[in-house]
Amino acid sequence: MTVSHTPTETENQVASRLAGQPIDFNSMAVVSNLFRAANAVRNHLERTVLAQHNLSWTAFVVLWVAWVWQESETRCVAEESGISKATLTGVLKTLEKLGFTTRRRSEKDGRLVIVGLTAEGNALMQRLIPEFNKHESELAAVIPTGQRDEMADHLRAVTTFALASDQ
Amino acid sequence: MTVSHTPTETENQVASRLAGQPIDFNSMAVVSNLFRAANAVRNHLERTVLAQHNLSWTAFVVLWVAWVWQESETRCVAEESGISKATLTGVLKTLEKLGFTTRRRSEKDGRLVIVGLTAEGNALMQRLIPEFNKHESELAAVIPTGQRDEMADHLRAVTTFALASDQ
DNA sequence: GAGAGATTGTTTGGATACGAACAAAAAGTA
DNA sequence: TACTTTTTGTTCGTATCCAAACAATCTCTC
Repeated sequence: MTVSHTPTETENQVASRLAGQPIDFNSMAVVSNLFRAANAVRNHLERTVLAQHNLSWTAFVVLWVAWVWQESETRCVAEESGISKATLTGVLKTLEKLGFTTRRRSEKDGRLVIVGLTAEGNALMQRLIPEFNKHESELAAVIPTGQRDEMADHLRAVTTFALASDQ
Repeated sequence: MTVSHTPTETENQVASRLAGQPIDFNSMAVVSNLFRAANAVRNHLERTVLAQHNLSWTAFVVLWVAWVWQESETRCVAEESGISKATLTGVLKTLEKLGFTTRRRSEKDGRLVIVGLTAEGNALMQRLIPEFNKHESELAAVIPTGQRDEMADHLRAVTTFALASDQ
């Protein structure tokens, strides 16, 4: 059993530790809950859906991006997966070893590498996407129907702002 | 310059690739944007605020939890930081080497280890928290004032559900 | 076309990140 | 008291993850 503090206990303790200081608790709650949620959902999906296929979260995201476009340059895959080029190199090494992705040099530009999906990769995604989506539905179900689009919009806006701040 | 697809382009491509299948696009948008946002915000804050102090995101979260409670058992710190016990051991090793945290055995229970903050750790957080909160305000500002609490509530609900699903 | 500059994927080094196995200590049981 | 069982933090092995350094390739300029 858990001995940890409840979220409410923690927030009260934070408020008391920061009493008197000009802190924007409202924004703090939004950001910290953003990470709590992302973390909890990620761990949940990794354990329930991904683990049985020997896939890490990032590996699945990369696989997802590759599936969406079928053929894509590594720089695009890295950016759309939200990871660095260096990380992608390692993840692709793993996915290639598992037999899900392929890599080949571009004929037009010798610097570029094109990422593709194998037949096994496509078959895996065909099974994985509906299963994954079922869990997404369960998770989003805790948000009132009419507010899900709004939620997605706000998250998109936050993403855009954060990315723009990095130039 | 970016050659990548825009988020809208990607979502259109996904819709076309999944045409005909019974997919809950609404929930998919919520979940995928949750991760995009968390990822973008994390990278942004790591680069703008944390990097100059040699702190990783996780190290900051652990430091934050330790600061909130001043003295806390490792199992609590791990759970509230959203990381495993094994990961915490490594992060605490780093933070201890940087001189920000301390570790000592509990007298009452020889299995437990109590995490504490050094004077340097407290001083660092005293400077870091307001700076961090300023960025949180900027990020949350893209969400209409009246909807921030709602947003935090929804994220809390998602977290609760995801954690509950893991028993 | 020759050299400077920019772009791309990989390698390197160090810090996360997890599950599983482990040793130490506490709690439960007889 | 002896034993089993449970709990806790660490270690181990493996897979991410990033910035910085790097080599290969392309582009630009003259």
